[in-house]
Order: sequence, then structure tokens, then C-alpha cells
Amino acid sequence: MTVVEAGEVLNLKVGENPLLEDEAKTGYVSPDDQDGETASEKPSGAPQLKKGPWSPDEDKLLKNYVEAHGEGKWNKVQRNSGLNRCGKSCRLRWTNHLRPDLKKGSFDNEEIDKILKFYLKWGPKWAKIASRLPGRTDNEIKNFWNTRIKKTEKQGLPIYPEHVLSQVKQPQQDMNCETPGLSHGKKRIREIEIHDLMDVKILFQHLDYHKDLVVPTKPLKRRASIGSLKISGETKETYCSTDLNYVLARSESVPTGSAIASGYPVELPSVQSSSSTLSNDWLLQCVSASVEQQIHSSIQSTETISSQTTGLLPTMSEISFETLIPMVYPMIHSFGYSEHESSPNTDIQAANLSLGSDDVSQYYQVASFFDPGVPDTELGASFFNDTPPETSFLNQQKQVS
DNA sequence: AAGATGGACAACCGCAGATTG
DNA sequence: ACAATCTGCGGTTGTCCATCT
Repeated sequence: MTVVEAGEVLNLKVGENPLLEDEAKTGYVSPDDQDGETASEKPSGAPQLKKGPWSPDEDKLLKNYVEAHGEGKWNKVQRNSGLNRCGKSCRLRWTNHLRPDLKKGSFDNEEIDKILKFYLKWGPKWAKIASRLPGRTDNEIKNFWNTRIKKTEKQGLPIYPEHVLSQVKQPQQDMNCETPGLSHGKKRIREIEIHDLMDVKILFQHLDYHKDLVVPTKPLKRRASIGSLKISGETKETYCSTDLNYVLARSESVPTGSAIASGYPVELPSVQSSSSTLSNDWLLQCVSASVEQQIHSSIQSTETISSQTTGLLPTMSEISFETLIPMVYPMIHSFGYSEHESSPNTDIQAANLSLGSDDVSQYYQVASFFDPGVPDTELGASFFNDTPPETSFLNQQKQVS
């Protein structure tokens, strides 16, 4: 990829730095300029990084840089763009102000209700709450909340209106909900909340082995982020399969997000990004088909693989999440780059699968084998609180189908 | 009119998890 | 395996501006 410096975009000459001029104008000097930065951000002898309000010129530089290079690698922004800001500051500015999908203006009633509802359930998980309010930032919501608290306290009003309280029930004990008791500090895990998926219908495939269903499987290290993808002009929610730590499988040795191919457990690649981060590295490692093509091919590939390699016809059915908790594995979205470590053999893939379709080959060239010897992670154990899930409905579901 | 107060918003900081070399 | 670095989160503080006294 060609690196284009933002300075070039603005056609600046060496030595001309509008930011320094701007700094002189604002006169802003942070009280802790002397010791506020890490060594990596402020090497000795390097010019001091600017703090305080951003100028339009700085915004322009940052915007140009992100448009050219994508989000992420924020520390490189400072090094390559001519911006005299630390990476953290750049990320914050982009996330909270420059992102194109930001929703400006005050919160409407629906948003306020959501904030109240989610705060009731999760507490001050601002990022998590923000992820449920498209176009809103955690900082925005946090500010709103703090202001509201002050205001209601002062006026002696209840924080939560009655209609919000009546809507919120006790958190369900589903396996994918983070509950306060399971929270371990500041783990940055974007988790799928099953209740948010209740209305989502997915095309679900399971491999019908005519055997007892066994859950759970070993949780993977990888976690999911929820996001949206444009499919045929329609925005749909998608998610990473590995966040759902259960999979319909015939053996405990088959990990989450896996299928059986050629008699071996195969970990399928899965989506790990949201629309806002489609430029992240992982996606760049994907095959170069469009997202839409990948999804359609992925649907085909799951059918092909299971029927050709197991000799059993897969069962495709449209089932709601409500029914599927927690055994779903949304293969419909399984594409991307498998990053699982401890893969003893990464060369098998498409060749052994003898797939005719180029599309399928594309996807499974990046699939890797799962090593069943990988021990359960601490994360996985704490995630489930060592409590086995409710599985009786699995049999019910089986009878239905 | 001037100072005080408070709300809204922006930005920074420390910490910790994730990633990279 | 380990250290260094990057990234994201939540708490806190700073700034601006409108309103009040």
C-alpha cells in the first residue's frame, strides 16, 4: 500500500506547520505537559505534543490521513501525518468527532430510553451502551448520563422513569450475557447479547449426525464484535461465531465455530469486524471479493463442505435466535481470516476438501485446523462461571426438526 | 453590567487487555 | 515467553457559554 502523508495531501511545504501557529493562537498549555506522555509518545528531544482543543486544520489532517490509511495504528498518524498529536488523542478525536457515521444533535426520547435501560442492566459500560446506539459515542452518552444524574439528584426526581423500569426485566442467565458477577475488570469484550438478537432470523445450518448433541465445546480465545454489513443495499447485523461458545457438533473435540471436514474438525473463518472497521488489517487479509460476494459464497461453501465431506445432507432452516440459544453457529457469516493459534496443519483446507468451486477454495484456503489440545482459557472459564448451560431445549429443537 | 452558577461538551489521564516483535 | 507497544475503556477535569443573581 502506498503511504501518502497527510502533509502531501494538504500540499504543505517542509517547515510550514499551521498547527504551531494555531497553538500560539489558543495559548493552551496542558498542566501536565511535562510528564503526561509515555516515553514512546514523547521521545526525549522530540517536540512536545499538542494538547487541548483541535483546530480545523488538525481535523483536516486527521481526516485525510484516516481516509487514506483507514482507522487504527493511531501512533503512526502522529509520525506520518504531520499532526503534532499523540495517537490516543487522534483516535479520540476521530471516534468522537470526525467519524462520518456520527449522529449529531441531542438524544431523542427513544435513545434516552435505551440509555436508561442499558444503564440499568449493565451499569457504566459506556462503550457497550454506545454500541447499541448507532452514531453515538461512549463519551457522549457518559456526559449525558453524568449531567442527568446531577440534574435528577438536584431536582429530587427519579433517575429512571416508570415506563423504563417496567420494560427492563432481570438479566437472563444466558451464556453470552455479561453479568456484573462475571465481569472481570476492564475486559474489552464486545459480547453479543442474546436478547438483542431475539428478532433476528438467521439462516442456520447444522450438521445432522443423527447423534446426541453435545455442548459446550471449548471456548476460543477469540471474541466477537457486533456490527453491521451492507448486504444488497440492506444493512444486516452480523457477528462473529466464536462469541457464541456453543456449536451443534457431535464431539466435544470440535471447537466452537467448527465443522467436520474430511473427518477432521475444521475451524471456519469468521467475521471479526463491524462496518466501521472494515479497513482493519484482518479484512485486508481476506480474499479480495466484495463483502457481499463473500457472504454469498460462504453460504454456498458451507452447504458444499458439509455434504461433500461428511456424506450427510446439511439441514438448512430459518430459526430465530430465541429458539437457538446458545447453540447457534451462524455459518452464513463465516468468512474472513482464521487466526487461531496452535494450528498443527494449515495446508489441508481446500485441497483435501476437493471442492469444485473457486469461491469455496478461496475461503477455505484460510481455514485452519483446530488443535483439540489447547486448554480451556481462563477467560472461557470465567465467562461461563463454570456453570453448565441449559441444554434441554436442544432436544426439543431436534424433535421439531 | 458583572460575577456566579450550572449544563453541555471536549479532552486528557491512568489503567489494563491485546497485539506485535 | 517476554517485553514493548498499541489500543480501548471509564473516570475525571477543563472549557465554553447561557442563564441567573
